[in-house]
Amino acid sequence: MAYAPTDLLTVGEVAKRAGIATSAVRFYEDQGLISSVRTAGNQRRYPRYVLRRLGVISAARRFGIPLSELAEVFGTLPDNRMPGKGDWRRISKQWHERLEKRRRELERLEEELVGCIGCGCLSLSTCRILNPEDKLASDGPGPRRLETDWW
Amino acid sequence: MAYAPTDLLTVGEVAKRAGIATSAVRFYEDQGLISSVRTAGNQRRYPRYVLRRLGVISAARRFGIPLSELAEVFGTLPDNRMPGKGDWRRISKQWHERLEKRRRELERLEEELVGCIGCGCLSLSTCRILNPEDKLASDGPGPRRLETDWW
DNA sequence: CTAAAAGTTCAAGTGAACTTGAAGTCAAGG
DNA sequence: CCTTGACTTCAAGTTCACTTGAACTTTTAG
Repeated sequence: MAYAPTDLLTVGEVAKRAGIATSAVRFYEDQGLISSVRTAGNQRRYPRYVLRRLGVISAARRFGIPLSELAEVFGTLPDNRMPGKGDWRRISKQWHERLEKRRRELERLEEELVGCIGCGCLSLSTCRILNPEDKLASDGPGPRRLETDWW
Repeated sequence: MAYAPTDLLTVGEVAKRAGIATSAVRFYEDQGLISSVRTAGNQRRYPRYVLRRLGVISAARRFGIPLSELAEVFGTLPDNRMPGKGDWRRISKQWHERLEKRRRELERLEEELVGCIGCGCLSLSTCRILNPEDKLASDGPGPRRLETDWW
């Protein structure tokens, strides 16, 4: 009861609970994003906390955050023990700004797409999200198209 | 004929203003995400509103939204005229749900990273057992395993 | 008119993130 | 013990989103 055999999960169990394929779990381990211990018969056994990491990985992946960035962040986490309060505080701090920025961008994109109807679509020409590089305002001589680019 | 020559942009001009490579512009056209007219010499000329589409594409891509989804949404837009108020209203509605879902996922990711510290799900006693150098864990009885789903 | 810059097509290459297949090993129930 | 299902490694294949290269044409500046 104190130590059930379920304290360590097989690759299949982990995959099922994380909602991903076993091949993906092995791939993530190959990439150093998670780690396991091996049985006498060379099979992987995962501590339960890898489920949390896999959850983070999946969520981050849905936002196009590459595995390399995850590896970078996880590289600061202990490999052989459960990530603790300090670990998560650190990781949180590292990611908070980035995610907050992303959330704001997403809200802004939504506002622009939805709101352009109500506001006459004029704001679109100045939208920083949609035109991050376009130096329309400093294009030099020539007719300004702010009025004609109403869409 | 309503168009001055500057109303149509070359692939290079479009790419520069959208902040992407010319190869990407051609690729997007191959995928049916944008369209162009051709000169007598078979060169692409883009109406200005493709800049808007490219902006949307870039913005969406930064959130991991695949081109296939964009193609689906753009499939409802007219190919040979400037998207108008009704078009953008429709596209906005379609995007609203997608972006809303995305935003919630992002918040969830943030919560996963940040929330586990404050919400108590990461038990201090568990931290102390598995992470003995954590001096913040000062209460609780002797060593015992936590309930399985500590996260 | 000419040379260079920018455009064209098409095929093949790249990198990320996995998946699939082959050939074999381990673990659990009967 | 034996079978079956889950596991092992390793190489090769797949999809996505482009990029690169070769060979050629068009456009533009001098």
